[in-house]
Amino acid sequence: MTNVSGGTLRRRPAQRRSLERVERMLDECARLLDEVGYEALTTKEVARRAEVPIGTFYQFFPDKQGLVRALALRNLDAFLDRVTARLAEVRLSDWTEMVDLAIDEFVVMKRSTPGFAVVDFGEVLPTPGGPALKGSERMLDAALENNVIVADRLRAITIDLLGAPIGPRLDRALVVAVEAADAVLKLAFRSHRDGDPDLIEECKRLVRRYLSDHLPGDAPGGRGGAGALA
Amino acid sequence: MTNVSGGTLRRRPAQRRSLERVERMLDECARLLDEVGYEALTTKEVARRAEVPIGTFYQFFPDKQGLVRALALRNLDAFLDRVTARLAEVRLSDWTEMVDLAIDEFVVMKRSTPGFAVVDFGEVLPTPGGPALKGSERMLDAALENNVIVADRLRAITIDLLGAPIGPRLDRALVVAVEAADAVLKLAFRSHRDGDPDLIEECKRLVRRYLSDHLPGDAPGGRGGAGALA
DNA sequence: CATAAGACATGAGTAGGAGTCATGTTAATC
DNA sequence: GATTAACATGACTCCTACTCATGTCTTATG
Repeated sequence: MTNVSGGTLRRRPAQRRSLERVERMLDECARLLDEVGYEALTTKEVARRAEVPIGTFYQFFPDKQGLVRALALRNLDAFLDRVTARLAEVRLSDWTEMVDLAIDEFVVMKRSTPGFAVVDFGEVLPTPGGPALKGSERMLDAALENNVIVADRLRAITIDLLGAPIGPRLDRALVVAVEAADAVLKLAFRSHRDGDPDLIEECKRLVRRYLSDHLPGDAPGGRGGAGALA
Repeated sequence: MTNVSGGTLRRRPAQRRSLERVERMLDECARLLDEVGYEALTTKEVARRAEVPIGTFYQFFPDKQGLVRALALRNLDAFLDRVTARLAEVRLSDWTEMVDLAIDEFVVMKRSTPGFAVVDFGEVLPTPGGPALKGSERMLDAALENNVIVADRLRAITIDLLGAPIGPRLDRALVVAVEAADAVLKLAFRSHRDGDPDLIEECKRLVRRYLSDHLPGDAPGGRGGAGALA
């Protein structure tokens, strides 16, 4: 429920109707993305489907890219909510199970949430080591602020899971893992409608292997081990 | 020298002048990409800088995306050439050194070759397990043919290195590794002009760790081991 | 060499999308 | 009730991708 997507907006909707409209525009944007892709998506068509005049569209969104970025943030937010919720349900005996859970949840959202499979997750991820420099005019300040929020949530979830604070190395490793997993899963969905199961499995292996450098327990080799979480 | 970039062209240039012109358009495309990014790149400006009338541009390139894809293929081709050349120079005692070499070479090209850091490598990579389905009109048949060539070269290099044929599992693992490495390196260059050294190191670790499942030798742990290549 | 076939050259022109803005309407605030 | 600010609207401008009709140069071939 944490609203994270405000930063890419030109004006934050305050009244009921405008709030609904912004939400509707994001919905239609997601569906259109699935249908025609980013390139062919037109702001006019998004506005038309959301039954909103084009002027209103630009009252809230700065441009086409801002619209998609706002959607990406909303998606990411929803994903983090779901992972948090699932983690509250299950008790994990091992951090590798958390990896599987997160990836499974990600796959589920790719399958079920419109637009989720299309938007570039990396565009919204926090950049470790200070704010990005970005050659040109992109990346609004407010968006950066949101990224910090997201980064904090990622960190918070992990700290909660480990029961201990994490250092800058693990912090960076998490970002790397997410970036890599995102890319591999995108590949998995490029060749296969519901995501190539083999590639999804490879994605889990990739992340588990990599994080075993940074997280306690489980000497890599396959057998379950001494590395309990709590 | 292997020309791989023809498939995205509308017409293959046969005469000297047109060949130079196509090459020049790709050069200017690369430089413009560095300056303004994909979104803001215009075909008219590319044509203007290459001193080519806009009509001629569209005589050879189908559209803006085709232009960039052709550049991506040329870049990829150049990269593979360099890696092949380097491998012929050095004698490796361990496959992990090949990973380092390839990633280092990739970083070098990102730093030195215009446009290399901007174009999406994943767009051009082969899709394992049959041709992509691609919801819409994208992905020309000829481009797919090129991808097969590229995939073959990747495979050939690895086979040459290992001195043995590789199975479908390792084949897929290679694609996964390249996809993941590309994503992480893109992240490295997003935060840091010449690529964050820490993230580059993490990228190597990621790939080494992952491939140690699939390649002989070197129990993961750090110490060099029994896994010689030749 | 002559001549036909096809590669190449050219830029004004067309279609359509991104984003604006002047003018109005509705809701909050005091 | 009046002032302020949020919201609404769609014709309009600017610009970009891409086309096409027409003409020129290369090359193959007898």
